[in-house]
Amino acid sequence: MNAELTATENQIKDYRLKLGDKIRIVREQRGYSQEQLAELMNINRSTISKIENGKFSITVDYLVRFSIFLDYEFKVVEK
Amino acid sequence: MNAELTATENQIKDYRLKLGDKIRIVREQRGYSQEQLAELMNINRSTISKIENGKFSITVDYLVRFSIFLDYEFKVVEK
DNA sequence: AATTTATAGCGTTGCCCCCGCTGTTTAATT
DNA sequence: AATTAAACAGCGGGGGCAACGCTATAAATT
Repeated sequence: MNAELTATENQIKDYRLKLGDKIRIVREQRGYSQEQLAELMNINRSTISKIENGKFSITVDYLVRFSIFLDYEFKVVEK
Repeated sequence: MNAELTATENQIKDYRLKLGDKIRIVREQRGYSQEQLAELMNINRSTISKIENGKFSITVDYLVRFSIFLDYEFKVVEK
């Protein structure tokens, strides 16, 4: 049942979950419910829920939207 | 013909283009052609070309793949 | 109980694959 | 120098499937 994942696939999965957690944490820090943030961002509430729970991989466009409305910064930096 | 863009849409567009540039620059720093990197990442060369030119918004999964194979880090940081 | 969140199903859109063609640059050969 | 070949990148289009919208309902948290 459980397909083996490559190291790369594991890193991708891990990052997806960590990003969802991060978004949830920041949203709560800002005092928004999912519904409030959804309305503010003009996207669907269920989409926010799915993103926070890592149900799919969001596009960078959405990442930027979160960064705008949560006042966060997403950066590409040297290791 | 030219649709007006909201401030948010402009920021999204700008980020997409900047990200494409960044990927191109790092790829070249690493000494890869688009074809070499595509083979390494096991994705399509035209996809890399389109990403570098901001033709569509990639998913975070792909962003993580780039960060792995170009040895870059993608971070969520405070402003 | 009221509010918030998770999840499921279904429809639409667009990401990404794959192939092919073109234009440009650089290298090799004559 | 001129020609040819090869490497590289941009771009277009058809197709498959996952992202995301929408609605409804269940579950969880307070």
